[in-house]
Amino acid sequence: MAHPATSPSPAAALTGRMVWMASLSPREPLHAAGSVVHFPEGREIFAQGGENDMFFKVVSGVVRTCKFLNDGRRQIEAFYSEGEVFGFDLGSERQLSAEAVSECTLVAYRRASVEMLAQKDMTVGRQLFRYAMQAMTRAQEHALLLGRRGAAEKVAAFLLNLAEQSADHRNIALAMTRQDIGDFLGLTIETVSRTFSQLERDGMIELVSARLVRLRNPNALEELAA
Amino acid sequence: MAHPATSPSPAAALTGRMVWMASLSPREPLHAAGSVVHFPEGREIFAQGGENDMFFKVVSGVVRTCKFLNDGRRQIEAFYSEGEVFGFDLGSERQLSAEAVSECTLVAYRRASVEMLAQKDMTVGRQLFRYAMQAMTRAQEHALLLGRRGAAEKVAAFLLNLAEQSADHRNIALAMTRQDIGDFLGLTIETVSRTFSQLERDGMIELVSARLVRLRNPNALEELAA
DNA sequence: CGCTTAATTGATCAGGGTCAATCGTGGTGG
DNA sequence: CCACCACGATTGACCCTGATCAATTAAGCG
Repeated sequence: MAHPATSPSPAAALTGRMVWMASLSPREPLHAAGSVVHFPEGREIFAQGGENDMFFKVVSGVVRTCKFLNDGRRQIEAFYSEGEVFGFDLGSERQLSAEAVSECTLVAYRRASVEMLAQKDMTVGRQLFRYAMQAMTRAQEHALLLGRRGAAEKVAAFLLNLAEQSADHRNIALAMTRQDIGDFLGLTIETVSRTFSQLERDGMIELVSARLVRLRNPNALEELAA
Repeated sequence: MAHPATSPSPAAALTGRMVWMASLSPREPLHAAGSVVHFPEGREIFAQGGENDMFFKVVSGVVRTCKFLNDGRRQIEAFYSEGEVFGFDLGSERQLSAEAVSECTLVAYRRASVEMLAQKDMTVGRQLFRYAMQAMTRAQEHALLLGRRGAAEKVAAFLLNLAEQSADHRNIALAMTRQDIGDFLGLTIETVSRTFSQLERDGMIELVSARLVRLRNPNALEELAA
């Protein structure tokens, strides 16, 4: 609202193609309430200030959630990849926007439907509680990272986080741009780039390509990230 | 564990005097499960790594939750004052420590008891969920504050936060030291102090005393905090 | 094969950290 | 009651990390 350059389409979210009745994880009690949705790279999934009536689980691809400041600066709150849930928010208005970092497939759950479910099935309510707590823990760790750490420490911690949730714990495919990484870590693209280069010079990582990082010395990275 | 100077007593928490059967807010379904506890200034309420079996509501005084880095640096995650709930954590181990900023009175709830209650009373479960969501939102806003903002913006936002939860929205009594504020905002004591002085020179605030701030121009502060 | 956008690298600058001295205040004991 | 002490807060001088401005290189893509 406040800014022309930011938040592109006020409430024009959920324009992804929907396919009803997900056939994913049939054992999950939530599965009946979800519908599969698909978003192309860069598409907004929901907007800050928009209606808070759904949440999502990532099936494939990567999603970012972020806030925009009135001067155009952007803070990325988190990246979500396969199996993770996002879009929990207190109140009726979205505090964050969500966008597809890469082309991605999600399962969308209607809050109202899920809350109905939770009435009948205790485990659903407990699961929602766990999701909320996970989001809280993640946000707290993010705040810790942003608080009092240098550029190298931030980047090292970021890479290690990606590594541990990656299939191959050594080779990390970065779905996001340097700008995304910067906005997540509170750094500029230049500093992110320079830090990558420095870590490579120090033999800790190898930049196979701009978007593919190989960890050469994870222990040294751990030490850096502290 | 990792650091001698930090985390003073590993698991020596909850040494406050307990008084059973709180007579506070009798309409709250939780009240039966809570006991009143009292902590002197500076006392540890629970420790990072300790057992996660209770949570707390502040009756009076101020509490801080924080993490310690291996090099002794400290990040304060949040301050809690009257009416606020803290000590929610995922898993069986505490991710954070909690300490009394000032002498304070709390109500302590045993997780196990509360979860029993939640089985019988739907509203308890929903209330717990709301607490978790509030903690999440708070952590996200904190991360936003730490991400890409200058010292003046941080301090202004901090003061406005305190103001809106203070009885007198103009005169703010700071329960915490400059060190606490610095560790919360990711700044040094010197920078916090300098920023206060600068804001006073700019006519936005008045430092009645080191621990009592009067807002002279809240609008200008709002603009700064953006 | 250009065109566009992302990424890297360099040079310079400023905000905030660090080190150090001083001030102020509250508490204690003579 | 006042002198002293201890600790928090303030202020100053200087330095360093990361931001900014600018140019170049690399990589997709029509």
